[in-house]
Amino acid sequence: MNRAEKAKYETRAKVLKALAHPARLKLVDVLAEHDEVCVCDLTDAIGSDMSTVSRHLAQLKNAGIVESEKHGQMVFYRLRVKCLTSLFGCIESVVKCQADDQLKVLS
Amino acid sequence: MNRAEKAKYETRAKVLKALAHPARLKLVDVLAEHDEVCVCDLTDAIGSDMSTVSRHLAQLKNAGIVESEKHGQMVFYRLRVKCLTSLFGCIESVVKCQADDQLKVLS
DNA sequence: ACTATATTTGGTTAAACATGCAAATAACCA
DNA sequence: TGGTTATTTGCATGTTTAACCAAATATAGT
Repeated sequence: MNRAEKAKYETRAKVLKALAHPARLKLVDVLAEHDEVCVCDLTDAIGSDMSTVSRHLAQLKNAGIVESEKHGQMVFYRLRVKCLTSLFGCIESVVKCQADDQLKVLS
Repeated sequence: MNRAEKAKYETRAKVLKALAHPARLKLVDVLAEHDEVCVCDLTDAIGSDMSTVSRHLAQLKNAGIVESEKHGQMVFYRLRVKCLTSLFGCIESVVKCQADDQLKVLS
């Protein structure tokens, strides 16, 4: 792997890493449904400490997946990318494919 | 998040986490091109210790992304899922979107 | 200015991950 | 059987991550 190739995979990995956490996946799902949501509502949806949720959001933002805007004392987050639904479709097909195999093993 | 929802996101996260590493992304790319590749060739492509590559492959396998078959003394890995190319398309669009923004900031 | 609310950041701790070397397995060849 | 090659696993080490609490920041309302 040369320099440029390495950089390419590192960039991709950074985005995937930002998505690779249950709480952050839930955040993305909520944002996909509601367009613009404040941290307090997202915190309710996740059920962890608000500081934890804030850091998760920071990671998503840092990866370019969400963006934020402050209105008054609240900060609203929204998705920056539309294709995530199809991405999850692919992930689900991995999951389903694997689940099928496990059924095969059991039978 | 109830039990079932939590499980759903954890399963997805597991797959994404398996993909979220530069070396493993490179492995997936090589496998997407060549259909079936032995560990030794994959090791050459990555440039890390073979034991490291073997562990990366184990992670991909554990997540259901690749499968393996032994022929003689060599183990061949192949992709189990076809949709990964479109998935990377989405990742790239995140990357590009972010890159554009950074250009905007600079200008 | 003072208080309350929303969010982020600092500090700490425990768990997970990545890597290389060396050793264990497994399969081939002589 | 003995030696060689391909792959995986055990072990040790350093790095990263996640979580919570407490403290800092920022904004709104009084």
